[in-house]
Amino acid sequence: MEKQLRMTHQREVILSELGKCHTHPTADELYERVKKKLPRISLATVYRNLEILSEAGLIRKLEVSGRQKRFDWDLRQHDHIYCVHCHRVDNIDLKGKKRLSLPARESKGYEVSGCRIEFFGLCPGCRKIQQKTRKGEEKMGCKTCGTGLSDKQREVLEALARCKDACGSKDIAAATSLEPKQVSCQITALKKKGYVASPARCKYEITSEGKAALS
Amino acid sequence: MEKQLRMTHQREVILSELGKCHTHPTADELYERVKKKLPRISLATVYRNLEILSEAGLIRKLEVSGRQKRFDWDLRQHDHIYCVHCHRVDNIDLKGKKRLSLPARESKGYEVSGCRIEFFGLCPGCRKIQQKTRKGEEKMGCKTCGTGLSDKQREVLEALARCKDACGSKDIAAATSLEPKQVSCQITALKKKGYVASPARCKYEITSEGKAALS
DNA sequence: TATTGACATAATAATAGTTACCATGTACCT
DNA sequence: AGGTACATGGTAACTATTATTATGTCAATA
Repeated sequence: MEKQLRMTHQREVILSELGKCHTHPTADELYERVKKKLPRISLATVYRNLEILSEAGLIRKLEVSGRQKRFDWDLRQHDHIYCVHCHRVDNIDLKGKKRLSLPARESKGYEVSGCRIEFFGLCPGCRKIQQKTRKGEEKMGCKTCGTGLSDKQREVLEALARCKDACGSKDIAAATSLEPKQVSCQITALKKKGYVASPARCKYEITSEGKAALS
Repeated sequence: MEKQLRMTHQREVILSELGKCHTHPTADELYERVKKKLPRISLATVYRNLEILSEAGLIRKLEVSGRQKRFDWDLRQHDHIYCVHCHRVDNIDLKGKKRLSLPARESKGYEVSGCRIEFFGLCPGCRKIQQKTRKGEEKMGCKTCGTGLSDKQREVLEALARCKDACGSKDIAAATSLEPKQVSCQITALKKKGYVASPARCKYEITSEGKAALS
């Protein structure tokens, strides 16, 4: 039942690049690095081999926060610290200080095979950024709150840009091909993105961010 | 800057169903439960409200192993234990025994905001299953190794089912519309799924699991 | 009180990350 | 040397989640 593992060139490069990284890379980070050595390699090959190599015990697949899988070249027992902002993962060493174990009576009938300890917070880089941009922190780097514009959003925003003063949604509807209901729906989305402000009830105007987004 | 949160019927039901679960459900598990009360609810509504309710502090979004997000109705500090097989998550109580903290000098420059402790292993249910089926453990419940058949796989498997004895890939190629190369490719996939066995080198036969998969 | 806009929802499209499929290529065994 | 087992690259398909948008509901205000 021996695992027969062929050490192909691709696998060698994947292993050696992972060894050079001290950052617990994700599959696609590693793919970008490996591609410099092997330009024709496929992303699927990287995924497949990371899986195979970790099953063979040559590398370790990490269970850490964040939505992407991460891999570690260092097989020794150690714990991690995770940046909630940029999702970077670093090693930490608890110096064997506290190896937790769970008394059987408290294990809820589980067959416990290990324990994982993960600290989380802001990494040095993100601390700096956060200090500078106290307000706009949500806006940058965050995948979920995109800064792009849909067609309708752009149409409404362009109409607002043409207005000198703040105006109501009916004025905008008249200036576009859209109906008032549609306009108010788009305005809601635009306000959430910070491209539209409401100086008075039922009055809207474009923000400087909105103007920037149009260009 | 008060959060104004409308307590709609949908939100009430989501909250109360989450409260009844002692299992840290995923969004779609909860969706299935809520659908019994509100058949017309949308999965997106469940996702959106779990997010909103956790931001408002009424529930807690968990950071645990596994690829799906999980939510917890219990706001008190506690830790979790995770089944590596069925991905179930249970509570454990370390009795305040060890609240870990990280000395600043070892925090790698991070601004630490917390620590997560997670035990993992096999839950009681999966321990039983594992004892019964020592061999075929990979086969069940595992999302990645699917049990479905592609068109070509089915064609090869049906040809094998018609053979009385074990036969080689050329025989199969003759009995199907496929070429020998294609056949061997499909046989590889079928062996991985446990539907084909190789009693001797270059000889293949269908397994009982394979027959079951055809029906 | 009629209107207006804030907030919600349902349905569905879009996205990110990962895995499956399969034709083709390469290495290993007898 | 022939043939199988294993590997790869390209791409389609999949899973989990989030965005978009037409429509619905409700509270506040003119």
